[in-house]
Amino acid sequence: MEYTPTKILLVDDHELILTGLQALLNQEPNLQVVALANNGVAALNLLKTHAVDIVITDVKMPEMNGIVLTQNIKQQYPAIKVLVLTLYNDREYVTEILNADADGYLLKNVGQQELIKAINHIVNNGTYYSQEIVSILKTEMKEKQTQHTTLQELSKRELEIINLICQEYSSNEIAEKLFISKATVDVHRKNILQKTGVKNLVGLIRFALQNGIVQGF
Amino acid sequence: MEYTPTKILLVDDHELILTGLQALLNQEPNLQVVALANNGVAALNLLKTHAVDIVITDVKMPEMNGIVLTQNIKQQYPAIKVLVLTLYNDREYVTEILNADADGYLLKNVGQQELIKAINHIVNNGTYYSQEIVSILKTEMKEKQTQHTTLQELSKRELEIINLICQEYSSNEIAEKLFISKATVDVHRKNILQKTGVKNLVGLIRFALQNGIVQGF
DNA sequence: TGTAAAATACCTACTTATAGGTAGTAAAAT
DNA sequence: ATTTTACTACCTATAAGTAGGTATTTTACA
Repeated sequence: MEYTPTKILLVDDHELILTGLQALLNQEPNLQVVALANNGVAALNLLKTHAVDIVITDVKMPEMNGIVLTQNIKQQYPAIKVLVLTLYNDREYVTEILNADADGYLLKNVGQQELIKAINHIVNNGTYYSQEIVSILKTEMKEKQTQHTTLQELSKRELEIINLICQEYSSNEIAEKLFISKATVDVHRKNILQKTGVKNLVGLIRFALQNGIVQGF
Repeated sequence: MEYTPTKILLVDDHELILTGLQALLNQEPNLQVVALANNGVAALNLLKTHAVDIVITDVKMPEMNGIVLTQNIKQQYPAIKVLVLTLYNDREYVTEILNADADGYLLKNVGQQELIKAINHIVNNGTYYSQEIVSILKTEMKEKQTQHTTLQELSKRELEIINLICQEYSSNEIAEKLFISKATVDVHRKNILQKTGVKNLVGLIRFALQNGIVQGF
């Protein structure tokens, strides 16, 4: 049974991690890294010409991130397994990755043995989530039960306006930019403040930063 | 000359990166990874018993980070070279790492070849900084020249008020809290905006976060 | 001690934001 | 087919912030 090694596609935007993992995995006789990609787009292109059993991908990448990549793979190649492997135990991503139907989620601080174990488990139609992920999920659940007021209740337009607010646009400027009335912008702001339950502009910015609605501050 | 391979100590808190790099570097005949450490403390302990030529370390780690580790190594073992290898091209760290007298600074998105080149260069008493780092430094320089209007020009009271603003206090509340008139608070706000050259409240918060006047958002 | 910077305070005027209401339309969900 | 949700828009009113001015007191320091 070990004469057909598991064929792996590695996806990561860090060259060293890519080649490092390759060297690591190729030490295993039943594993074979058949291709490397620096981002999701490149990965999807490689899948057209390479038969692989499992894709191991990072989350944060240029062009197309690991979540979108996972969604695409699962749509186009349902048989191919996806293992997400990331440095960041970001809360925000965990649920998204689960929703994208990834078969596994590991943090890069796992050991070589656990990675191999996870790969083998997944190619045998299992799933594998590291302990940290599980505990993050538990915390998420608790928070959602207590807070209950989170981002999914904000509409697209509201998120858009929050972004503009955080980019130092005033209500008038937002109105101009979005070709809507200032009154409408005011309504949105009103609803945003009400939904998020914050006190004022400053509170809104804190909320936006804490919930990853805006970045780069 | 190639009969004495370069002895390497790898330091990273991510097990996979550690073993991945090890596998990668051991492919080179003139390089030899002699020890692995998960953090700075472990690394220093290993240096007591292992003769190494160069330490390759990450920055963000528990217990003791890469910057403090570099300082310690350079104090206790001036002959040992240090190459900092990080995923993050964080502005903040660049200058600190340079001040810690690291012999090189690479981002993990460099290729295998460049890493090996850097190692060889450094053990031959050279230094090696990746292109991104150099450009970050250039940007830093420019910013310092152009901005020039930074925190030292803000008075204690002004900094105090910025902090309160960022804690969602309104001018009226700040006035109450500091036992001064609202008019005075307004003057301070006015001066703060003028000194920092920002457009409005949101701009002020960005400024405060970027300059470390407030934390924890 | 004299001077400069910082902090205090008040004035006017204007702009922006918050908070309540009502209400029409289009799309999505039940 | 009806209800809900999102988006749109306007009205009123108050609160908060921005921007200019002047002026007194306190503090720091040369």
